[in-house]
Order: sequence, then structure tokens, then C-alpha cells
Amino acid sequence: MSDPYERIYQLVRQIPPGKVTTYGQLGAMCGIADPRVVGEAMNASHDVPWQRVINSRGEISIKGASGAHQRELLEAEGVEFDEGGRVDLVIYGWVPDAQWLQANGYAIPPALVKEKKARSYKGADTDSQPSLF
DNA sequence: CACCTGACTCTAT
DNA sequence: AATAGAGCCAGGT
Repeated sequence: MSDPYERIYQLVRQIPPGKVTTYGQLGAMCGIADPRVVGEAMNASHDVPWQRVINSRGEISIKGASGAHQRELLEAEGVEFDEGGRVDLVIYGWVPDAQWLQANGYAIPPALVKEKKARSYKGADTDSQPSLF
């Protein structure tokens, strides 16, 4: 699998319904430094659950109608948005299986949890976040 | 080949 | 909380 995009797609397919991850984390696991590239990969694909990829603040990054569509798809999977249109990554953030990642040649994200407190969720207890490792 | 654009993210105001 | 700037890199023009 030399095509970098294909590596991203393979990873995105691992995200279960009702869960989300971020461009940055996806890139980190694939060894792609620029999250923008991941965004572009999503933009180019039509056969992966692209709706489960959002930005590090838990918001949908797509502007326009497609963004609204993405939210609908996620809500249909049970993902909830707050008043600010944000998803609580602590609750809905996908925690990839470390063994699977390693077995498939992906890097282990140094801090999955960093996205967690990334941007405040009122009431979120940052001391009891699930750790990836 | 040069330049622009962006489904990004951090840090610093 | 909102805004700005830098870093980032593949694609399109």
C-alpha cells in the first residue's frame, strides 16, 4: 500500500459508526504531517465513512450544505452535537486499537487524549480521560 | 516550474 | 471565546 491516500482510507474504514476522529490524529497515524492532506483525501473519496472525520475542536470543518449533510449522517449514527455545534471527543472520539495499528504498520498517536481536552467541554473531567495506551 | 488554495492544527494574542 | 500567523503539503491552474 504505497498510495498514501489508500492508507488513510484503510484507517477511516476502521472507525465504527457513532464514533469520530480528527484529521490530525488520522494524519499522525499515517505518518502524514499535514492534516490538510487528510482533508483533501476525504474530499476525494466516496467510499469510506468520511463523515466520521472532523476537526480537532470537535467541529465539522466543511462549509456549506455538505457540512450540514455530514452532521445529519453523524446524528443518524447517534453522535450528539452541543449548542455550539461541537461533538465531545471524550465521548465520541474513536480510540483505535493499538494492536491493529501496529499490525498494519500505522504509527501510534502520541496523544489521543490531547484532542480530548483540546478545547474545553464544560464539566468534562480531564483527569479521568481514557488513555490510549 | 511558480503560485494559490484549503474538509487542519498550534501557539500566542 | 475569537482572531492572527506560521507551518504544513498535495493538487489544481
